[in-house]
Amino acid sequence: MIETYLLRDLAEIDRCGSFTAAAKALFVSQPALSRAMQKLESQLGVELFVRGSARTALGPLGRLAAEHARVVLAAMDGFEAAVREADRARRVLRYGSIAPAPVWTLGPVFAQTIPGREAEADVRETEEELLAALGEGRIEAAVLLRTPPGPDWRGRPFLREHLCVTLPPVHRLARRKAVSFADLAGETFVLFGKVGFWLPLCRAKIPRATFLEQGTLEATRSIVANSDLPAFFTAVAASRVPAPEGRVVVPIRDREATALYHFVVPASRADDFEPVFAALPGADPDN
Amino acid sequence: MIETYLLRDLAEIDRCGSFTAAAKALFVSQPALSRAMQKLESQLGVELFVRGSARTALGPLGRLAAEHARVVLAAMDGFEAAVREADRARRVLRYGSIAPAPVWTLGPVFAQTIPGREAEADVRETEEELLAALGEGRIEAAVLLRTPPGPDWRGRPFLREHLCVTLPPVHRLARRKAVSFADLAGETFVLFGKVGFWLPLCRAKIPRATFLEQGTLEATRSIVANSDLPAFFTAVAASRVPAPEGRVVVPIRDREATALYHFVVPASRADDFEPVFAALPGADPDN
DNA sequence: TCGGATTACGTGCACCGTAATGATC
DNA sequence: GATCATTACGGTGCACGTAATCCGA
Repeated sequence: MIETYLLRDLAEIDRCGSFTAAAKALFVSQPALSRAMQKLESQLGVELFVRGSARTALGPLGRLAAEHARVVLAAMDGFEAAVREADRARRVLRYGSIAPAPVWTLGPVFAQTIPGREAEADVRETEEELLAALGEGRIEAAVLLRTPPGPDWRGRPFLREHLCVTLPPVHRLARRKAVSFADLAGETFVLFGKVGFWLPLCRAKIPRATFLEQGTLEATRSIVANSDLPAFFTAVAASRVPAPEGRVVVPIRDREATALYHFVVPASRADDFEPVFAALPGADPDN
Repeated sequence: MIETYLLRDLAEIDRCGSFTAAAKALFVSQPALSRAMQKLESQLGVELFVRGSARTALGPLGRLAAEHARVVLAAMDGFEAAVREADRARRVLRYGSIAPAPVWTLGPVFAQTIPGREAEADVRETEEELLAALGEGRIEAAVLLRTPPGPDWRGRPFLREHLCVTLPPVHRLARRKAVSFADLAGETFVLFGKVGFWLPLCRAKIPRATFLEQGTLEATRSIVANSDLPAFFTAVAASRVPAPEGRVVVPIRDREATALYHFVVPASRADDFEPVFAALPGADPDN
């Protein structure tokens, strides 16, 4: 049986071009490598190196062996990754969401219905991404804007969210009861970057707008508090985020500004998620 | 980096179902396995076994890991096999032949034209097998009954062989100048088993015949010398096998009893075999 | 003379086996 | 008490590093 370190050494010598260079890269002494390769050759019963001439180098057989060694080492890495990932999947429930707000609702629901498993959400911008991830098992559930038709999916709506803009009182639109996306044309908005589908939606709906995406919620809040730039705010049942002070909140009247979130799982796993479905709030019919 | 023996131990424990059984199978002590698995778990940072209850057994994660470990071990075996095979291919020229006789001719030719590389032949019964082996690189050249048409192949005829039967003088056909396959119907023949295409040919052409296949040429010769059973003999240019004593050799007159052997290589390797083609004898136009 | 591989030699770690202990039926 | 895994302990092989040697440029 060939030990791993022999293959690692061989691959490194091939990559570096000499024993000396590989020894440095591997943090071992040159003699150690020399002996290791002698051992490998003796175990294989084969000459991998051309010796005796100027400097020992890999022969054609050695290069082929190094090539193949990399395959084995990759399989080795795959083993580690697969085991670690499986362990992780056992401990945390990974799901995706088309927007951040549903995650706030689902957090307590998961904590209550699936005790002992931490839930972890990825927010993505498109439903296609999420369905692909579900299909490949990278996530176990998803929050979408609809329940995909067909027998492969099980889902139901559980939360409604409505998009508004927050404006300084001096803004030209601050007196309005409601605005449309078209009214916001040309404005520059400050917003959190990871808002899922909202960002591509706004990009598509608001002509000539500029979006200053922030990496964190804190940065967004801070800039909003210290500038006159318009920003977004959403009305959600049991919202945890207070409306920013000193700002006027104006709802957007377009139909697309209202999102109805569905919790969706593959039909094959519907039974596992029955408690979650039972604990989900009903979608607020108002708003 | 995970050492090979840890994966081997894990796979064996999964296969055997317990540490004790695996320890016996691996010729190590039980504590050694126990420690090895503890080490593996600590390196992976994962619990592979369910401990504390009755008897330690693989958990779901452990089974998955064992599964994957087998993949890695197979890759490891593949590495060894590939390197050894590549080394072998460097030292010996492997080719296939549709019959044994051409091998006797080619032996000296290879020895002369490709010094330092030993030639080794496999005798097969069908051209399909040989062409497949050529295509997959399992052999570098082949002796066929024709040169396959098209630009992919390069070949030329170099030897003619003619099939005869050897009969005891008392045999009903011993006086004939020649016989046909049909004349031999119902006979029982002694013959060497590995004669390539000749065996299926005779099976197809001689009705109701029985063939007593022998594993070695010596066994065949010995039985022929001590029995009245008909046998085969071939007339080949520079034949090295003398006709058996006390027997009558009668040629078979059917067209199929004459074979014209072609030496064939993939066109891509024609240049490498140029010296071989040059040294091959011309096919005997007589006979 | 120098850069780089191999050989020589002593050391320490890590794996091993035996023996004792623990745990569960 | 029997079976099986784990812990304890002493031994040893093996891979390591340092140092010396060898060999071409």
